[in-house]
Amino acid sequence: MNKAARTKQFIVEKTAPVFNEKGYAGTSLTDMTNATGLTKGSIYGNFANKDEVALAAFEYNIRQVADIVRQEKAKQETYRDKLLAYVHVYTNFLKHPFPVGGCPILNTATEADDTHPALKQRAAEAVSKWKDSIAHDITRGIRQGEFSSQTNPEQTALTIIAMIEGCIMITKLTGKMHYRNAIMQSLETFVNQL
Amino acid sequence: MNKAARTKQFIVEKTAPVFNEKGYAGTSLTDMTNATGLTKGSIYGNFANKDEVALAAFEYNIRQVADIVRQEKAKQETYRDKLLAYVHVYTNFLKHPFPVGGCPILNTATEADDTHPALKQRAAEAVSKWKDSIAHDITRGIRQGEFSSQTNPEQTALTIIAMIEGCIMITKLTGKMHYRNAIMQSLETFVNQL
DNA sequence: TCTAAAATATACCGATTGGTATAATTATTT
DNA sequence: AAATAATTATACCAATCGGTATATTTTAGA
Repeated sequence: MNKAARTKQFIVEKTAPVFNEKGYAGTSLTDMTNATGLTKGSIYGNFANKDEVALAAFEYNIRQVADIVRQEKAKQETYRDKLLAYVHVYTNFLKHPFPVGGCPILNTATEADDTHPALKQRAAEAVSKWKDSIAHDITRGIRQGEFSSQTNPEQTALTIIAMIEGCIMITKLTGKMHYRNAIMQSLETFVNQL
Repeated sequence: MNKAARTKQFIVEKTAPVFNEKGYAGTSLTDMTNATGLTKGSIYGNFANKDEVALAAFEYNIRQVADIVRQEKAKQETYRDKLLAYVHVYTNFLKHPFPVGGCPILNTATEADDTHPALKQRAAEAVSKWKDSIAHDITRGIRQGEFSSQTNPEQTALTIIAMIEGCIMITKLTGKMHYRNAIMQSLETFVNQL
């Protein structure tokens, strides 16, 4: 890993939380120089433009969440427990190295409407992969006899994601932790009903 | 209604969709003059600053959604049907005069983190009122014997909101209407289980 | 209709935006 | 160690940002 690659990584790590908090349009080059301690010249020597940094920062944030979830799911034996891992991760997200500013998908989805189509597409892909991952677990859970054969994997996966994202939005907006607990409890009940 | 009041209303009506689409920080004064056909002088003769316009635009957008929901709920007899009205409104939102750019609460919640605290507070209040409204219906539904007495009104209300907002986010991001249909079907099942 | 007041347009302000050309400084290779 | 390539810093660019002072036009009341 040469100097350039290390600097690139450094820039991404330092700016990722800023992009997630302030959004793509809301993060200025000044924010980026402040976060990194580098100058504009340094940043633009390693990235073509702001878009490239934003995209790399998004990937970094997404990977952070995905790694946490993957680890927690791996700890569980049954597919039901794997689904319930989402509940526990998001209920106790403070215990994990979660990206500052909350869910990067949610943050990106609402901001980058027309302003940054590439970023929007990446967020859409992240949702799609997430859905497929959950649906896959459900399918295998059905095969194992854990879940009812009546369960629709894709529909159920989308519903779980919607509840989680809605929960994050409401909790972040209102600041009320018992709102989060209430919704997560409903999600737990939902998963236990499958 | 004198000229000034009419102009104010005109500015709000014309800029409200822009604010909802581009966000508060993303909407420039130039966007506002383009949307209204007025000049900066005219706008600042009727509003103190951009914040005031953004706030008024948010109220306008919120009211638009609230009016639609209120009308649809009024058509229903039972409390269960009143809850299901949400499903029908959001499933067929194209049939209603919905604000351009989607749910103003969702849009505001994710963008205005620190940039606009007044707007964030208004969005939080909107969620709170929405929650109380649904919880109230559930409470009365329990009294009527429509819903199980085991149902927790606040928890259920929050869950419904989370599912709706998550659904809107996913649908808007991916553009896939059958995702929306799937989640809304889950919401319908959820309401029918109460 | 005349006049006072309100509403709108014009022209401008300093600050900040994303981005770049170039100079200075490091790393890397021979 | 010298030469070369890669990296970083400085200084600057035009464009746009939100906002304002002032001039002009339009509206409303006597």
